[in-house]
Amino acid sequence: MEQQGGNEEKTVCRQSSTRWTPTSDQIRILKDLYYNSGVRSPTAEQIQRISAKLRQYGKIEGKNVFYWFQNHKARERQKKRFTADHHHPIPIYSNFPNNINPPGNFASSSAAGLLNGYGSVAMENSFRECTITPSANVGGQNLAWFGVDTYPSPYPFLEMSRSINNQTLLQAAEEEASEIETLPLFPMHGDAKQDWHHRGDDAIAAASLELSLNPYAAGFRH
Amino acid sequence: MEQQGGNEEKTVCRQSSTRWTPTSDQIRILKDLYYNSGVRSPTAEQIQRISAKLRQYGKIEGKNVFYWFQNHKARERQKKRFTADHHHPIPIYSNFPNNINPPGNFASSSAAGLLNGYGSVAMENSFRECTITPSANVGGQNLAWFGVDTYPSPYPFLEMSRSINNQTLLQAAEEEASEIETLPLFPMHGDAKQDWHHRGDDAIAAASLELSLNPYAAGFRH
DNA sequence: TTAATATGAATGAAGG
DNA sequence: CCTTCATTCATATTAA
Repeated sequence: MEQQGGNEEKTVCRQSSTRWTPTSDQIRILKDLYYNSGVRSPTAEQIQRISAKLRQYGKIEGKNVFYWFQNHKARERQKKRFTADHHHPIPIYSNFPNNINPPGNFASSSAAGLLNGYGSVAMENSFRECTITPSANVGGQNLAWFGVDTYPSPYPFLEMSRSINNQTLLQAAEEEASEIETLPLFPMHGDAKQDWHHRGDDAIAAASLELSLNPYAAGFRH
Repeated sequence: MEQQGGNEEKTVCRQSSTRWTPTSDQIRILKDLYYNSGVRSPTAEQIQRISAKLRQYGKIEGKNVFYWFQNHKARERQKKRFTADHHHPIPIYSNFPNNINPPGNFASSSAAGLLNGYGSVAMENSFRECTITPSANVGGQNLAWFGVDTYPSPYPFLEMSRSINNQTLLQAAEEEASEIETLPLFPMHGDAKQDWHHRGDDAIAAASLELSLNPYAAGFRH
């Protein structure tokens, strides 16, 4: 909750020079991919292809594509979030499909108040207007693509290599294992105790150890 | 880099941002640990020490350190993932326990990288991470980890216990927990920003990736 | 020019 | 570890 006590100067080093300025053709294609092809969070491979393709229309890098989708998606969602719930008595904290309406909260429409500043319903600039119909992508991700050539895609370069990518990482479980039995994870403030995500405690011992950074530890641990 | 400087806390009661906002000193140290000391996935104790140390520069909790390393590492990899096309470097993955500093073995990193602000860095292995420790650093000497107390670590607070010469590692850990605040200082140098996009180098081999424009060729050209 | 707004970039937190 | 989400910062763009 509270934030820093006295130290400020956060300086984040955000970018400082020129930023990518998409050409209209690039925008057009990106939007088409987004709205017509349902691409939302392209995989690294797709990003590569997309950026390679868009490079015909101007300078562009993979990260630009990455951020574009990331931002576009987030902003669309954000907008929807602020407008959607006004229609129904649905309060902000409910996400149930559509029923139930928790006590008083509807009138929130005063919008302006909370919108950080943006949030205005300004709406998008040129395109957008919907026209889209994300067709097959309800899930949010563009499934349906691989393999089949059933229907022609306007963006063949996007076809995935059909490797659904078995991520199979079950091991993720221990995800970090940073835990040591006797050691209190972190010294949190007594009362606050916010327990940021407790990970399964057991394991533990497991690796425990080796505390690596110590020169000697390394040497003698065996 | 700097935002406006001295801002801190914005106007309007907007400070509710629960999220940690690292100070530039904290960032500097974290990067130094990452790039110069090879820390990638610090253990709980390390996290604790690091956060204790960084607390001198501003509010911070263990989880912040934890996430910082997670994110920094993940993004470094991701960037690469959609920047250059993935090739499977076959081999060799060595897996050290996943934690830093494999005893007497680092060197393998071979050159590697472009030093960005910090001198080492940028290396990064293909898979399995490894996080090897560059350690090399300016001096060019890779010191040995089992040496003796001769050379001073830039981050003594990371050293396992003050009693460097006894194992007591584990127990040290626990008792250490209660007294993290008194640690020796150490010299630091200026910061630098690492920017994964160095934009200027336009040139770009242009299109190195065209290869994939073919629908099916994409993934498996076999 | 200046004020607003749209959007690129970055990054803390989590989810899985 | 990889991916996604929410926010925030910075700047290009456009309206006033």
